[in-house]
Amino acid sequence: MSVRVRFAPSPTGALHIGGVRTALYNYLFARQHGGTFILRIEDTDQNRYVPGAEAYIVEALKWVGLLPDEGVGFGGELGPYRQSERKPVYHQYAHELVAKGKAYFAFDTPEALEAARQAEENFTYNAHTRHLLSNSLSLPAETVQQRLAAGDPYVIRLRVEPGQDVHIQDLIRGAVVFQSSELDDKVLLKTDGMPTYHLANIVDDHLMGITHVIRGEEWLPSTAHHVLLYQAFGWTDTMPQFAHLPLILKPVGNGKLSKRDGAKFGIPVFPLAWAGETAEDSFPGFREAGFLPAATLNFLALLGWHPGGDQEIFSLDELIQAFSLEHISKGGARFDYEKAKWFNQRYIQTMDPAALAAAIQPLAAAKGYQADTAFLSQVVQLMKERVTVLPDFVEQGYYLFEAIKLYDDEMIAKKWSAGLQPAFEALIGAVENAPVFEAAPLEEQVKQFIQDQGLKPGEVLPLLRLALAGTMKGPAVFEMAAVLGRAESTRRLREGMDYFNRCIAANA
RNA sequence: GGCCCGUUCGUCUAGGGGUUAGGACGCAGGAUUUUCAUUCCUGUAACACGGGUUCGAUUCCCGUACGGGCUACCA
Repeated sequence: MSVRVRFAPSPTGALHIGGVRTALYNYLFARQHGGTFILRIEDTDQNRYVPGAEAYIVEALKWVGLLPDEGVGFGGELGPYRQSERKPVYHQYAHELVAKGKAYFAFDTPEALEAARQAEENFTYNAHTRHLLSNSLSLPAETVQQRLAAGDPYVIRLRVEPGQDVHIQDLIRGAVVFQSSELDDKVLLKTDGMPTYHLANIVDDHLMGITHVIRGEEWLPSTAHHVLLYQAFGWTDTMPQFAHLPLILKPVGNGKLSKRDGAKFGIPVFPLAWAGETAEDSFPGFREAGFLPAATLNFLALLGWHPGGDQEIFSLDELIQAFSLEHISKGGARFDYEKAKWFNQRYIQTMDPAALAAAIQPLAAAKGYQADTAFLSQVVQLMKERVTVLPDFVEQGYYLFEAIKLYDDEMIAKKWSAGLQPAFEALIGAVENAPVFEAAPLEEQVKQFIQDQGLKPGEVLPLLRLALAGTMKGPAVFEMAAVLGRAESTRRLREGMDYFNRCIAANA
């Protein structure tokens, strides 16, 4: 039987970066086995539904390149893949369970349940307490029929029989056992007719032929209920195998990574930026921070999984080849932004210049720079060894696009003196009239000039750099000059010298 | 509180009854580059604790501690 896995997010807001990792592992598993990767939208909570969240999820998956084979917006024969559109299905199956005696109607109001919890600290709706509450197991059959006929609101609860062991063989954690006496009678169908996660997930996984459920560790405790549900429906022979992933933890401190950590540590914890109703509900994303999709995926893949060996850089194809559930760590993985940046830096270094140029084109345009891809390609080759995220190109290397905004006065004071002026003027002339305005010949010519003048490279080259870029940080001087061009370089050298003199004068 | 899961350098991890416990990020130092960065080299640093089992445990078992998750008509 071919592998079918699903990524099943709930559209309650931006998709957490941990969700992207879950999607990635599902995707890798499916691809490796020649299986099918399905996107299912679990929008059964009408109260928490957030408009735009579903579109965000799809856009995020597209950005990292994890395209579903089936799902909302991706076709497939076993839809609809949006749970809110499957309401009648859940109604039917929930009532089937009641008919089989595996579930029951319950009329308890939220207030009544709240009162029960108040009365008893560890109140649980189960075999011990259900006879004290209002449901079809405690009430006379006629009363139940009357209330149902009268349209009284009701939920359907799973009837958990105590005294049995529920065994799970988790693909990551091994054998896990739960005592059914510890389990509560979970609500399956809510008053509004929508299913809870528990019902919807079992019904859909069954109907959609899911073979492996790869999800976050937070689902491990309720997996016992899920197994009971498969048993109740009589679907145990096709029950999927479970794999519960370790959580992603905060960069520092305790607990799992939350959306608030983004603001707290000044780092993105979402794939894409999210514009919420308020500033407090809006978050930056990896894409906007200047991360490459491939680097983001590589980083996430290794957060909780490693195939063994010393390899760190994996293409998506290599990840597909190397992936295995057995090599997923059991313990939670701390979110390490420094490592994420390192991956990005590596990917930028090895990326094709033309592709990189295309990637930074929008960033340049946003800054108002009129730069064609040929020029951007040159910029990229000068800067790619010294940036970590995409915006660094236009921020750190701004002087390649526009006039110098700030000079390193301290360095100027250290290097410039009025006595250098005649030589510098002659140098400007030599540069202006250079026979070939390309990095290598220019360098050769200038160094010869320096030698002829009886100067040392260390006396002149830093000044050249300062005049060209304003800062001591940056690419090779002559490569910069070549990219800037003859006219602009000469102009900067003249302006630079003027500035040097003013700078010295101001300090005197 | 109850139930469940986990614990190898600061971080991500490899490994596995007998190893100098390996790699990567970070950090520190050095080389190259008359800038910055890249690259290269070197260094730093770990098996949570206590009992077993065993000739021998970091590795297997049991406890403890610590961490995490769940405990809704949320997913």
